[in-house]
Amino acid sequence: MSVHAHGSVTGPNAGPARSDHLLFLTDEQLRQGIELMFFAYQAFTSDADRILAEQGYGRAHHRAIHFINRWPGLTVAQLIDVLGVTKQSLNRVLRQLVADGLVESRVGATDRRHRNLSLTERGQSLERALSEAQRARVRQAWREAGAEAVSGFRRVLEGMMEPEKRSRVMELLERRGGRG
Amino acid sequence: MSVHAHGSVTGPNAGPARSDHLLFLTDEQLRQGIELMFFAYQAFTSDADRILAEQGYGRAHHRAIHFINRWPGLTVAQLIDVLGVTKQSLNRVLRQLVADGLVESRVGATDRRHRNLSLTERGQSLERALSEAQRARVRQAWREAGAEAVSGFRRVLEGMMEPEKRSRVMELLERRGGRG
DNA sequence: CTTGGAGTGTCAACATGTCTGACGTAAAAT
DNA sequence: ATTTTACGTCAGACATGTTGACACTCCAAG
Repeated sequence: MSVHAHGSVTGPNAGPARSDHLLFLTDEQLRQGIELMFFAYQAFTSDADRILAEQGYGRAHHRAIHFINRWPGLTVAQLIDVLGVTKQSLNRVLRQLVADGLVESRVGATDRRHRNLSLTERGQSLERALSEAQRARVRQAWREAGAEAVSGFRRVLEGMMEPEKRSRVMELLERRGGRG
Repeated sequence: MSVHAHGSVTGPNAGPARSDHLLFLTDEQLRQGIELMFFAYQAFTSDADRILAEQGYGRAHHRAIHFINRWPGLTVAQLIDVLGVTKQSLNRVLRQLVADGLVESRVGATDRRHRNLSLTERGQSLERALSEAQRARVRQAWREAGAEAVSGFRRVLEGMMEPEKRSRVMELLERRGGRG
């Protein structure tokens, strides 16, 4: 079962990390890390969840709104890829958001099979409310922890992502800077 | 909307953190942190999700199994508190796990209204499989990031939790050390 | 031009997990 | 004896995920 039990902590070569020699990772420590992820994520989503519940929406709506805001004009297929859900699943959420006037879906200019998504004024307004709630929590946690801790937080979380997905998503989000 | 916009970064007293003066938190940085939480958590749960799907279970089962393993003998009410779900929700999950012979539910010795939960041999076996999958990912990310990063990761995530919930849960989980 | 495949989006049906509300039972606390 | 607590269960609703089936669009081959 625990084939990784010994690992290569004692091997100072092949340098995968900087302070590898300090890392004696017991299962107990790892389990605490796992629990930390659970509890932190629970708290992390709770702020937005309250706002969403008032509006009759759920987390799926939030995720769609978030990434449409981050990359205005992105297509349904791209959003599906980022979110990691099926098109059917996403479609129901989008249908609601479009019907409620929060999201605009325009037929693609060059390829008319595409739908380019963007937030309406009202959509942007809800996005700001949701985002500010989450940012407030992250901001507070970062301030308390300090800059070095934030850097570590980022490195660890990036290391947890699927590398393949990370590059795909990063490419997507950075392209946003050059206006979609 | 953004009442926290200015904050107290310029106030070096009342010391909430160590390197507060280095933290110029733009909304863009905070948004990236939010996305990082989303993508990391998505990857973090994916390993266990695959194993669970094979067995016909979901994340709800995993969470119950995890904490029953962490604190054998805990009661239903305690588990409800830790997980943050309703008894109806949890009950459906527990009913299945007990029926499938993964969890044992015993009437409390001192208070017979209580049900003390524990994993059977088979339950422990599944727990190890699930846990090892998640630990492998956390272990890899921690090794790559280094000890200092791990410390920062922990501080930030702890800071994100609701303080009230954190103390309640920590008390619960530490009591486990002295044998439940 | 027509045909057919690939890409994309939509609708329908179903499974899971969550919730609230209501009720019942047993046991502890008052 | 009465009230409160812990647990279980049924019913009904909603959010969100899945497959399957279908329609529209584009493009390329015939």
